[in-house]
Amino acid sequence: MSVAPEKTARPVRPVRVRLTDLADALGLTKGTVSRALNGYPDIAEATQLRVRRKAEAMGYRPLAQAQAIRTGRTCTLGLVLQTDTDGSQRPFLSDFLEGVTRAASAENWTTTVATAEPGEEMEMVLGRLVEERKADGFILPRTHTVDRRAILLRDLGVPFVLFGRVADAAGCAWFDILGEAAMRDAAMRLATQGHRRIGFVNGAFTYSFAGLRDQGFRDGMARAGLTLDESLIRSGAMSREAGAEAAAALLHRPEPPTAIIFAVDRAALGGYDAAEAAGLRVGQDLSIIGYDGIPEGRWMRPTLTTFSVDSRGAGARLATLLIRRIRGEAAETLRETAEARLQTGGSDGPPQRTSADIAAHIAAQTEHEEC
Amino acid sequence: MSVAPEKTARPVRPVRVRLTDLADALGLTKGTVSRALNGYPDIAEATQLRVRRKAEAMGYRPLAQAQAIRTGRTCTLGLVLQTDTDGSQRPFLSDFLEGVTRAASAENWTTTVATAEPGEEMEMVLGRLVEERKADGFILPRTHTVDRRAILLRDLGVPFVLFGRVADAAGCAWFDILGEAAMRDAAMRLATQGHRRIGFVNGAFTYSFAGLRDQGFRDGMARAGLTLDESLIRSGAMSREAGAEAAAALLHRPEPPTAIIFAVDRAALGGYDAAEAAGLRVGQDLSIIGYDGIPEGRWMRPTLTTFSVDSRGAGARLATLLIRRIRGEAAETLRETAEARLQTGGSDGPPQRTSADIAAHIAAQTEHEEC
DNA sequence: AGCGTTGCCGAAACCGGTTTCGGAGCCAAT
DNA sequence: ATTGGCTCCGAAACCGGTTTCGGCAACGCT
Repeated sequence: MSVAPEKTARPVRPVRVRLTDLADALGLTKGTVSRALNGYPDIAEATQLRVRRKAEAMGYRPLAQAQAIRTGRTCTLGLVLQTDTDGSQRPFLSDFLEGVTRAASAENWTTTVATAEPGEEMEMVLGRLVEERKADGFILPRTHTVDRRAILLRDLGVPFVLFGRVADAAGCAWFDILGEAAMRDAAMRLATQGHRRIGFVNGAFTYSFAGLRDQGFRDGMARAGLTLDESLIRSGAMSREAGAEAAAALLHRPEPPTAIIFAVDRAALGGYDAAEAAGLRVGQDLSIIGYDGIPEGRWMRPTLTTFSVDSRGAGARLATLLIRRIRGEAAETLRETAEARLQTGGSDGPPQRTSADIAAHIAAQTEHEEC
Repeated sequence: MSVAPEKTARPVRPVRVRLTDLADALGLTKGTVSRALNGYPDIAEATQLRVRRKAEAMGYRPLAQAQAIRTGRTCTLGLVLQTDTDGSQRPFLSDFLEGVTRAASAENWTTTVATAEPGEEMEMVLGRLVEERKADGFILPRTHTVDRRAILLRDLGVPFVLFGRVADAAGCAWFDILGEAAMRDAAMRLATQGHRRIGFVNGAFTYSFAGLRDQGFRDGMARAGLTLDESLIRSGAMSREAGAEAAAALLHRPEPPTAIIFAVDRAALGGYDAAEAAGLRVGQDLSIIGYDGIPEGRWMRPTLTTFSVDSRGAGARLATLLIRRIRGEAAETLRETAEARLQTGGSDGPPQRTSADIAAHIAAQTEHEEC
């Protein structure tokens, strides 16, 4: 009916519905409405319902910052990424972030990320974020054997969730993938294929997963009834180069392995390099099994047999656990694990050469190179 | 009824220095102190100095959320990642994020990230973040030729910065890498090496970079004095598989190229696959030049010649540009570009076979396969 | 001396919520 | 009829800042 062109003068930003607006529309005071929405017991059941319905209808969304100034809660998850020198988190980060942010926003929480190198700076950044109330709690990826972040936050009384388990478990909530189970299964799988000398290239023991995977490997060997040769175990390989080096070292032993398990896919890729350098065919002369499920594995020839972890799922679980932690649940009740999924490729199989064969081959090759 | 538990949780958090504390210590009112810190002209120079010094000494840090409720500014950058089906942003994300967050926190800003798939959901997420004032502005990675995010935010009057240029430039600030310059240089480089038939496998035209790189390639061909064969141009290759397919199509032409430029490294990796399938040696029979600088390129044999972009730097520039935009600078004055850096590998070089040679080789091979 | 400026700061309102306190109304028990 | 307890909600303080307004003193000017 109206010829109202003044609509054009409407401010660009749509008017937000404030608590007061809601209260006015309901004929209540904002205090009452606030308590109704937050489920205080001194508000009549019927009123609570009425308020909730109206809030929904009017599209009311509380301003987290405004709530925060009184409650101290921002509804924000903190995620401080480590600038990892070995780039080990690269391929997963995208999926992981998606898991975290999606789970967070499902609860109407947000995620703030920061970056710091492990050590001093990391603690500074965490401290700053806490002091300025930029995050209500933290997700700590890449758990260290002795994790200074966890200790710091625990002392500060700030909620956090580890991606990875830790020995000093008091006050720690976590989510983790059972890497030890994967290492165990890998050893047993190789044993079933007929391998008797199996090497193990672990990651760095500064990370908490290394100890677990070491145990898992030993467990698998024991279950398979194979004797463990300590000289076939290496650790500290977090990169392709390091993996290649470790694998080469194993292959040059007097009794080399016919198969090598890598605790980290990146290192497993190095295993291919070492095999190539030694003139061995991966999957035939040398079996390789990795862990992580990085995409590069599928592009290798033969494709890498590995245990893939669901990074997106992990991120999602961590986010929901952290939210529950912040809401007050005890850390001890917030511990979850999941299993990695075996993703078979062509990099493992029955040994086509014996250990002695390989040793002879490599000896011949080395001699040849020296000419 | 249980005893109120909140008293026990009390003492852990260290006491923050509030504005009032500062004011008390200075013998001023909090209003005055606030204005002093924010550089209002009605506060004496001397007083401002005194206040600033004291604030520093007492370690005062304003609570961003508290400021926000009055000013509407959270000092927060928004970054909504697209769940890209082609995984194209994967390898860069880590560096990119580091650049953004580091630059942001240098100004004492924080970064909140969210995830959404392009389209409807993306706009929902942006809208929600804006309405709930979770971010003061946005960094928009992966600019589309027609970018709905930019249009939405522009209409809403919300500051944003594009990673990539866009034709509909009004109100758009951006940072971009000059992909067209790289494509041009690639063409000229190959021409100098002696190539005369050069193929070009572009990315998807839904992204704004594709048009630019197309121009760059044509420009390079013209400058090199080579005639352009439209049949040697393909587009839409964002993945390794798609790159392989496009490259294979080019190689099966009557007069195949002796070199192919890829607008995207992932596609370039597919070029290796196509070459291998065709029995051609990369770098000798077929030259390949990529763009992006993904780490996998360095692991290919021969290593990929490509133009590497500094993702960390890009993130950092985008963050600072966005902050300036939020602070009021005009979008038109906030446009920056940088160049990609040529990273020579072994995948290009003087052609060791002519186009006719290759055609014959492939014909023979195809015939052979048909037997 | 009178008067208008100007510089500088205090007082208080304000932002959008949360939380404490107290009181009105109702009912049952004294 | 008074008292006491309960339920339910209004009023107002509060959180930690920002911003408006007004007033006091010192200054310059006629």
